[in-house]
Amino acid sequence: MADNLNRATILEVARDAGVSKTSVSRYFSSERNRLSETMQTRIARAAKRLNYRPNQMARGLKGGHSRLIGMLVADILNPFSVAVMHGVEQACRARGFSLMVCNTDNDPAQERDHLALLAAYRVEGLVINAAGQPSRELKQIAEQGTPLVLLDRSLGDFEADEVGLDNARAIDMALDHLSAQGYGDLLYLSEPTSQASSRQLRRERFEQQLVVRGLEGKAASLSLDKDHAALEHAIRDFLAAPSQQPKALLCANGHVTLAVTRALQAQGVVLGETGLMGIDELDWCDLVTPGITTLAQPTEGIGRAAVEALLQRLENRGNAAPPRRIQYQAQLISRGSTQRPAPLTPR
Amino acid sequence: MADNLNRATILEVARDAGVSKTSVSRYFSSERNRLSETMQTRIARAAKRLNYRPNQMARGLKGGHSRLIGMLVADILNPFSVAVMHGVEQACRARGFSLMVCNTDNDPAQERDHLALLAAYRVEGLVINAAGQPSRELKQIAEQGTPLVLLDRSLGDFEADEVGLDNARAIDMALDHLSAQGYGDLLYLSEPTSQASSRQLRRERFEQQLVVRGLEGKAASLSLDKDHAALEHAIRDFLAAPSQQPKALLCANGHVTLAVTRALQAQGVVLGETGLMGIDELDWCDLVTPGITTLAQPTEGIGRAAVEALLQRLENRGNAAPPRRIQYQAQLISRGSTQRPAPLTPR
DNA sequence: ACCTACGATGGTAACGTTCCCATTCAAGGT
DNA sequence: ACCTTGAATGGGAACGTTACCATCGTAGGT
Repeated sequence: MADNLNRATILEVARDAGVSKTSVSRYFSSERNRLSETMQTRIARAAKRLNYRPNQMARGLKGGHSRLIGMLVADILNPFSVAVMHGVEQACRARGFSLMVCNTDNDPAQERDHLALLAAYRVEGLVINAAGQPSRELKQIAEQGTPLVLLDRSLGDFEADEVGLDNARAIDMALDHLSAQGYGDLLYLSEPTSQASSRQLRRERFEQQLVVRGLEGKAASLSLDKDHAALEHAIRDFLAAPSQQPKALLCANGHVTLAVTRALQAQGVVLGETGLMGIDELDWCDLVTPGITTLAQPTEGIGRAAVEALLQRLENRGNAAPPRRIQYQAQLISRGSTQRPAPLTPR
Repeated sequence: MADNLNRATILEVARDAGVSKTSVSRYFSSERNRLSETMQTRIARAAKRLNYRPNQMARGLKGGHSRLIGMLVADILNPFSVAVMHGVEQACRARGFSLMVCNTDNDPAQERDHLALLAAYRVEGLVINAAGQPSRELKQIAEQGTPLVLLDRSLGDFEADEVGLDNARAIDMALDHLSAQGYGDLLYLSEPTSQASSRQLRRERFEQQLVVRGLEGKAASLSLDKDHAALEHAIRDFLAAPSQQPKALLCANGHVTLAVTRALQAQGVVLGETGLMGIDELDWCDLVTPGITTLAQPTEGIGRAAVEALLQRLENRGNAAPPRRIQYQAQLISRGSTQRPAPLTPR
């Protein structure tokens, strides 16, 4: 009475249909065409009658094909990650794979645990968006031959395909836009760069281009979670410093944009007069008057590309091709926050 | 050269350690204490040397325990769903289960596919947030004895544990608040109610309470994706209609709140003067001047509760307890959008 | 001294598949 | 008429693990 998990097995279906289990197996793999019409209908009927579902566990065990892709996400509460994940999932499904997502909450310990887990389920490939340092676990998985793709991160000397934004180009676009709009004194705000390579890249490019273009400005990295005051302070200092150039803030990602917008609002800053621009498009960017200018990432595309790269490796096992690096371009969405008001004395 | 997936098996570890595979198996299950000290260290060393990881597929096959929980999400791009999912994942992990999430994009076909998939992986329990109609697949899964929990939905005569918001109470809270703030003419806006029971519940309660409390107002359901104009039109009509009562809009969920806020902004409506309130707290609700009043759902708690309910069923197999219904209370976050401006003629 | 009991270990048969290798039969080429 | 071929099917051995049932000491009770 307790365990009435009446899952039918392939053998029961075979018996019911009066055929061999091999034939039933063929019917449910991609060898259906090798079976005669009559056989197909008989099996179909029996399977339906018994409500049979192939056991993926057994399949995975026998053939070594789990048909599972694993994904490691640093922060599932970040809309960017979710959007990418959406793309990843769709692509997986389209190619007959299932996705197992693990969220690490930016915690290296959780990352290790989850990697062990995904390894235990024998995922055939791994999409990774986490940690600055490649953990020992990750290296082992790579050594064992599981192909993996790094999302929006690169991991030092660790060799793997990478998919993400063309960060340098994105920063350039931002600077182009801000300059064109007349802002000449810039503050770049980022979360700590040590954890994520893309954060580092963006910041470095910003600082380098500041010099190249002869602009005023500086960059700051600070943790948003703990020290809410640090951010407000950094902004206040920047805005208070004397300068004959209009000032603008550039936010390194969506999290920063949110925090900065809050801080600016708290300080009564008028957007546009002080410029504001962020990397990552968010739902609400057009709602905060006068609208926040952003660089949108093609999130779904990035997700899909990651899966494509993965499956390509999977198909070309052995041909150890050099790591690929796929870079997507950001798209500028211009809004009021980078529109300077008309000068007070017209004519 | 091609396939260097050198996953060690339990047998190799046993050989390397000079013990039987049974002992190795014991070491990696929860029977480690049955082994002598020496044996434990020998196995540990061998396992580490060979970089052994137990094969979860084989485990699942043998014991029938996949240690997998499946989750079906109607719309992964909805922050509410993500937050709940976060809670579900944490709870699973805490109890030694892994989570397999499938997103249906509100598409019944995808829902069916994904259910079949989850069944194929022999998930031990299912957390479901989807579809108005219980699909045939879902019924079969339930009949086979897989316990399942409905999230923020109930499915007609379909019996299962349910976890979600106390919708009636939430609507009452909203009405209490709006009345107290002096709004007497209300428009309730929702996505189509046919797909989701909670949408239906909320709307019905609203309409019922309107009568009970003797308030003016009405409710409307419309699809946000297709007919952007319909929403604007509904709002315009409502605001244009003559009434001696201050007007307010109540949004059935986060999606609606976003769309409505856009529409109001497009129409140049001043928030507060016209009231606005939404169910679901969102990142940006305090950013849109003068802040949008919301009813926050305890999302993570809901997720965790769902898993708890599931695991309880799993443990008490056979004792067919009646379906439980766990309801959480919303939390009012009052902001400027329900603050009427002081009358123009003071004194 | 002997039997009991328990603690520590090992061997073997499943679990539900797929894959490889038969086997059968009919059609086509010589 | 015979051999070859291939298409349609079936039988059995694996895949890596755990559960069950042995087996062996050795300590404790009589």
